[in-house]
Amino acid sequence: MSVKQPTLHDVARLAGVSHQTVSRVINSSPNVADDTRKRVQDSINALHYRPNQAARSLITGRSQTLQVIDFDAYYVTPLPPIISIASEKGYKISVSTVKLPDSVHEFRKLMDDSTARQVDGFLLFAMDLTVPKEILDQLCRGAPYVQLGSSPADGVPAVLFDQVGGMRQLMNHLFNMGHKRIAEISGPFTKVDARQRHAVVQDMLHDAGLEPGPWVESDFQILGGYEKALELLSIDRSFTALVCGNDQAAVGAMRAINEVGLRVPDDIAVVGFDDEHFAAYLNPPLTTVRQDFLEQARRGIGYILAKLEDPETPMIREVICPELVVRKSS
Amino acid sequence: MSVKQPTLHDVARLAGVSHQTVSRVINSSPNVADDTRKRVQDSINALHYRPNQAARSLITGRSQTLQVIDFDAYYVTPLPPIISIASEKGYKISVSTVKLPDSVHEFRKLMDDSTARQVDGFLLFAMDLTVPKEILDQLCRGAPYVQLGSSPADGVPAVLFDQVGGMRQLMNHLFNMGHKRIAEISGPFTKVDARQRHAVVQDMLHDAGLEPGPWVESDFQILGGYEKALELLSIDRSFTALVCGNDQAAVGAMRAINEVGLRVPDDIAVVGFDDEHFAAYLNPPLTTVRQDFLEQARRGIGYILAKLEDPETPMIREVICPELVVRKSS
DNA sequence: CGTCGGTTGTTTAACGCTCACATACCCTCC
DNA sequence: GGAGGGTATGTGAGCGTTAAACAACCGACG
Repeated sequence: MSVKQPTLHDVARLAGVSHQTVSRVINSSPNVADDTRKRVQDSINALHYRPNQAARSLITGRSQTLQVIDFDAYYVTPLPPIISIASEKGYKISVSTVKLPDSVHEFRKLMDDSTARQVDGFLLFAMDLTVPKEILDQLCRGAPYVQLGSSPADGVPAVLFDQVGGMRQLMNHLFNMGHKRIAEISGPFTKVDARQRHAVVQDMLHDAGLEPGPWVESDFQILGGYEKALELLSIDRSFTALVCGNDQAAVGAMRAINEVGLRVPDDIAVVGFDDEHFAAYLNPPLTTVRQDFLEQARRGIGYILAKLEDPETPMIREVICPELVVRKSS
Repeated sequence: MSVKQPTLHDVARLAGVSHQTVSRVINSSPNVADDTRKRVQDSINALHYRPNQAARSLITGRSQTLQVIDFDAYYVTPLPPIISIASEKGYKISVSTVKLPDSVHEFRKLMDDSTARQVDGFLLFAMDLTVPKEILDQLCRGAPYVQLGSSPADGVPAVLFDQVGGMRQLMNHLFNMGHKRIAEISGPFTKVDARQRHAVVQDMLHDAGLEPGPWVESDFQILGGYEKALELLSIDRSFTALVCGNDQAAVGAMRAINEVGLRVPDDIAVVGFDDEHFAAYLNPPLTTVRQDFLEQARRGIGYILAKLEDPETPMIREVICPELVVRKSS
């Protein structure tokens, strides 16, 4: 701020009205005569005046900012829709990530910091810990919040993807293709998503009366998928399908399968989860499950804004059904 | 903010000191007696007091926030390093994207909005228009800014990747592999990066005395790469190497090549640009050029903070050399 | 013609903090 | 013992805005 910016008073002086009238104009209050409004508007334009948001926040307790807190620093795919929707509604997005060594402490610090900034609402993203409603209420200090895409504690507002439904579709697809021996590379059990998906795989194998194939826990990363797939293949090549915790792991696994001289899908069918951009263009294209992040952002932000408008808005707990995308890898 | 938060005065009263002393403590000013400091600190903890950032900003004109403005809504890869580095330095990151129909207008609006929020600095990202220094100075209203990864106007601080150097390495690699007939799928000419990369390809072919192979402009997307590759292949299959504007296009192109019954790299070598996560795990793994976003974030933010500390800090114009990563696709 | 409701505008007081300045105190040194 | 210098604390103003109370005007109506 090297140059001093014009203030409400400067505009008022130029327009020959009181500062309060100017305030009414910029807040589009009804009780201002048309020609006064115009005169004020002209002065605003002439001075290129912009209201000081800090002063505004100080008195209103609002900042027109939503805080995204991401527990998985490198998983930014859902961010663009969030930014876009928020911006449509006149809100800015501030993003912070919680680093792992001490998630809980980091998270608290971040929340303190954000409430100090008068943030209007929180989008909690990819949480790997299940925080009880009471704690979240306290941390958010009255600001509305919504948990996105990871399984929330009781009473916590959330917009989720139906992990179970998605994985069921995937498994049914494999059953329909006639696979009897199915292996799995799950995601890390620190993530709720990974645990849920894994549970479905094993339950459905059991319910179908099939003997579970070999499985191993990995880390949702390409490299991890690659290494774990090699490991599986070195132990037991009897399986005809491989379920991967996400698309990343699937990419690594497909490569491993190729390296040991087998072919996808002829020898082993591979399926992923997420439908990342590249999934359709892998060789072969990957069968996977698509999650609609735009819809998630829309509902999540919609809830926050509704709650802001009317604190009595009931909590939401919405579940978006992911969509099976069948491609050549299976 | 349903519950009223404690203020400086509440802390002061509890600790039995003046508000100013509390202010000194939270700003770690040196001239406070140890036992006073402790007493104040205890009161802060007892009340769980957190300074109101809006009030602070109002008077200091600072917000401890850096604004990222991204001109390519879906290119968020460089974001995590930025968030991480900023957070280390005690700054928050706010992200906005400029949508295309009317970039210039959108951009102005965004800048007005951000300066109104007392943002401390700007990271301008993937700009597809070359804005002159004077205009940027004016839009930033005195806040420091740095342009990241796209070619800036004269006098504009920037941290860039050496597009020319990177592409030269790629081309030399292809020459070394003995390729004489080289095709190209460039990025969209609306992006400076795409134009630069394209120019290098054509210049180097010319300098090497080679007749340029067929080339076509695409959009940096997987689908675009796929379609354009099919187009090239339908016209002229004489080329033995294909240079793609980025990794995304390369993914699509490789798929197209496979579909027409040719093989990578045996029939056609393919190279990309960016070294995205998946590049190493494609089939075959993609030869490409790696850009160090962490280093970019470090230098960019370092400059902003230095400038904030001392406005006399000279402008930076740094160029980071990308690194050729040779894999099986070439 | 006095009163009343509605509209338009002004005045004053916060909001919670930092900055500049004033004050009080203690130590040292000639 | 008084001048000078450092350290520790307190006081008061003001940052730019909104919210609430208040004044002024205008036409209408009994």
